[in-house]
Amino acid sequence: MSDTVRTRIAPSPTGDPHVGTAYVALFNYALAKKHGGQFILRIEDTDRTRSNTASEEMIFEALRWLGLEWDEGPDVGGPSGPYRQSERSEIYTEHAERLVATGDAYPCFCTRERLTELRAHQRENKLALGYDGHCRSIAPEEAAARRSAGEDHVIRLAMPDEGETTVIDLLRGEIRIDNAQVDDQVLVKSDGFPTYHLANVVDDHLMGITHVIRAEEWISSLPKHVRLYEAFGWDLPVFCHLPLLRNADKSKISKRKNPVSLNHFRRAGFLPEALLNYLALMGWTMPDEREEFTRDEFIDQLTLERISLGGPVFDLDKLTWLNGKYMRDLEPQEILERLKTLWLSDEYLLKVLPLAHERIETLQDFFEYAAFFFTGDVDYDDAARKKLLAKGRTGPQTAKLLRQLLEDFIDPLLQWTAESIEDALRRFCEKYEVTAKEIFMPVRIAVTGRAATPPLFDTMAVLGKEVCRSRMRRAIEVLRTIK
RNA sequence: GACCCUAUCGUCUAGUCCGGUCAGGACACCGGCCUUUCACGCCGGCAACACGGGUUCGAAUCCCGUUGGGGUCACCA
Repeated sequence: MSDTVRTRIAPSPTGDPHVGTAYVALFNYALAKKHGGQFILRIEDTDRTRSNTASEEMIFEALRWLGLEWDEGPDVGGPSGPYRQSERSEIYTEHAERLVATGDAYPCFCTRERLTELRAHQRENKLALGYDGHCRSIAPEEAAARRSAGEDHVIRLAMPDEGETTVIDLLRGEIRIDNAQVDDQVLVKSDGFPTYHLANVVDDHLMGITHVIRAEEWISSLPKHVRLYEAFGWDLPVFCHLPLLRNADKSKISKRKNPVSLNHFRRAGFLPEALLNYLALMGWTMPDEREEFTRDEFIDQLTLERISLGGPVFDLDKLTWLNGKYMRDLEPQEILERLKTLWLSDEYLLKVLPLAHERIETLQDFFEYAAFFFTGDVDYDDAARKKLLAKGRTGPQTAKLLRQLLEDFIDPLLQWTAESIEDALRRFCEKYEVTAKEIFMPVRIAVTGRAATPPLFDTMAVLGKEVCRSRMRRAIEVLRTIK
């Protein structure tokens, strides 16, 4: 096993499946395949308040849609399971206790209030932020006694406060960081669950991961991870930090500024093989600079060393162009098959049909009446623009309302049904003290482009979350320009 | 703010390790050709080595500094 390449993607199931997950997964997948090794899917659901199974399901589906099939994972099993961190609690507890026993970690009884005050004080006096090691000096016997008495506590990593840690990143080479500025990271939370740092290191080791390929945002916590490997006496894997995908303004890619949900790309009709190809182009090039290539060609040619480090801007235009090339290469029959999986399935048509049924007089009317169920973004003509405004409010004011509705009530929805949508809209009305009458028409126009539609919630349910969100974003942009 | 990462056309990038081509390709944009139209396709154009110092006959490439961009600084991952 030691000479087999084993890689993993370790997403956290806390929302819609992210394009960044697919990006990192692709490189992990390809490296494992290139060397005849294994690609593992591990679900990092140690944040009990945010993790949920609906998100986990979506990750499975999205990764499979892209063809990034895993060799071991929660749903397929494997020799190093379980692959869901919430099912591995005893393992983390046991490992954390090992560190406490050797003095590499210690119990900390500080309250959240104390930590908040500490942080405020540090901020005020422009000191370095971080835990001050308050509980580190508690004698082990005393700490043990307090723990068994049931006192609330966490387990912290005892980071050396002198010297420096040298870590090696495959792409960047040596990175040196003073230990003094590395915090005593919490390893086990007061609820008994591990934090990312502990769980990740323990699992990567136990699962025999040889190459840790993940996003650049993890570089700063590398010293903590290295310290953990050392404390456990384990060999280090190869670390390779991929550049972060960016918005057009170079900030870390985010859903405010870009479509980031893999569900969006699927619903918008991008071909998985084209998306994958495009993702491979982010920071990487074929030796011959060819831009169109298959997943297997990518696997064949991949060398991590060819990855460039400037954060690549995710460019929808170029993705769309590439997707077009793939489309043109498909036979009409194949296009038909793909259309059938999206808009021309009996399943989808039978959802749309009942909504149009009573409102049409000839069969042909269906296509006119239900057009917005099949198009991408919708246009807002002058009449629509007028009704896009909430009563008594300006364009920008309505835009702000819609944005709050979208970000605080629509985006977080895990269940997308007429009931859950209605509930979200009504909760929104209550919180912002707007009436249903005021806001429902703007929402209706936003998601359909029309004032006359089937019932709003049913319509939105059938359109799907991604289509609604994309059209609402568009409407918000339009509203900002209306006085 | 501290620390870390990073820097070639608007965007994705080749070239950088082993200094020496008009700094190459792609998207977007602009022109033209093809075509009943549009699209595709083809041809052409616009467009970059962040800045300042060195080293050198010669620097995108090596060294130093500056600046810009990004990330991290949670009992989230």
